[in-house]
Amino acid sequence: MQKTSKFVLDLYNILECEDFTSIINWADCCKMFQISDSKKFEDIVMKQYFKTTNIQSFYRQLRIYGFKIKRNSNCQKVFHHIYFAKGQQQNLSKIQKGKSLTDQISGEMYNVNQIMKENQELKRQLNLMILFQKRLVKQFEIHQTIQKAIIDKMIKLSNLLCNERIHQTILSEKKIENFVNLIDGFQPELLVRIIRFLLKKIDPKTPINEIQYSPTPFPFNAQI
Amino acid sequence: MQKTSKFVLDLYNILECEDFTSIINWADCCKMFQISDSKKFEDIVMKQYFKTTNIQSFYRQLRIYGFKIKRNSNCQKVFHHIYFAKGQQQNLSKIQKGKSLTDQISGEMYNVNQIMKENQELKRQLNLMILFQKRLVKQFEIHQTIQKAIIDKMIKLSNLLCNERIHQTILSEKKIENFVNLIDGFQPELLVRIIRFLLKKIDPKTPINEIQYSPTPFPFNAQI
DNA sequence: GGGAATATTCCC
DNA sequence: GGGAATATTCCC
Repeated sequence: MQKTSKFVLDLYNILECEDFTSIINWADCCKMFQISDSKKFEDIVMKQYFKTTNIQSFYRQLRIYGFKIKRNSNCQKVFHHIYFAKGQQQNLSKIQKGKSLTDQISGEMYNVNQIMKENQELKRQLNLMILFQKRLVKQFEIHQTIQKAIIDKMIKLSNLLCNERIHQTILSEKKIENFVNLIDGFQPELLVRIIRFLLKKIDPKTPINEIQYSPTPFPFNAQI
Repeated sequence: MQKTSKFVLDLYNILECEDFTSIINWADCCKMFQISDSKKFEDIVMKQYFKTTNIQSFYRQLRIYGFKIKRNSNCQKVFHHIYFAKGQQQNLSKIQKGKSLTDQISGEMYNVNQIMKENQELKRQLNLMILFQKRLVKQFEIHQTIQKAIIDKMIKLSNLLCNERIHQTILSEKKIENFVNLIDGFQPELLVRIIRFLLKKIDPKTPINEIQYSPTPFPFNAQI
């Protein structure tokens, strides 16, 4: 809890001591006050309580402490502050300078040193983040390289696969062609040898071994 | 050129008017001044010129304006400032507040608003960077997942390819086996149809078309 | 009405 | 001796 400032306390005492009720007094259910004689206020009250007898300076102080100027039914100035009322002495310490200013420049936030320290810390954090970000970017480049390498491999693999199929197809056709050539009768001896070879390669456990060979000659037909 | 401040001008006038020579007077060839009667200085001089009659406040002002306190041969206080000397009125405006303060906290560097603005800007930048960094990390995780998926696919593909080759070899052997079964004479009609189909499929431009079919019967040998 | 300069006080 | 809070003045 901040202590009540001298200006506010003086003002409260001026009103409470009741020595100057003809010059300055409570108004509107003692929630406000008014100065009924400005000249006397300057010459008597201010002369006694303040270092100046200029009522404008007194008004300036009121504004600094957040008092608002209103007008009563007679259009006279009446001063008001939510924490300034007769008998509400416990609230006086809540009346602080510059509370009507925007909050960001009041209180401890206004401590230059603190802000400058904070700035230093922020700069440090920022630099750390920039460093980390650079590392991330580097890591990204590595990933990009790896990804590119993977894609290249896949393309090669894909091409290889494609070529192999084509090759296999060609090879397959070639085999058939060769086989046809053989059974066309131009190389009957070779065909016999191949069939023998193939039969040997067949798994003995397959039913092929139980098959009885037919004596029927191959029903070749030249008119195909 | 800044204008001479009220305090300095008042002080100069106090010395020059010569109304108070018994209280305050020039010293040391008029380059300094001294106060010979502090009490009278407060009650008479300060009462007339300042808002306070506390000589300590006067000293505070002197310090603020950069005056230095020295001691004369009688160990009395003597006040000095390079720009404050009798007849050197043109130099008075060079006497400015706070010139004895360290440079780094004087002038525009001491502009709180500027520092606070910088503070705000730094915080904004930092938040932006934190946000961006989070996004980068997220993106990394996505890339890692994708990369892992690609590698998995490649492994599967690679395995598939390997299996396919094995299968193809088996299949190829099976085909030959089936063919051998056919030419074993159990289904000669089917074989003829297959050969016809195969011959049709052969490119007409290949030499096969020019081949003359042999009338020789298939030299089947049951003793294989 | 309030920003900013200047003055005064308080306090380490 | 000087930092910082408060008061006063000046000026837009």
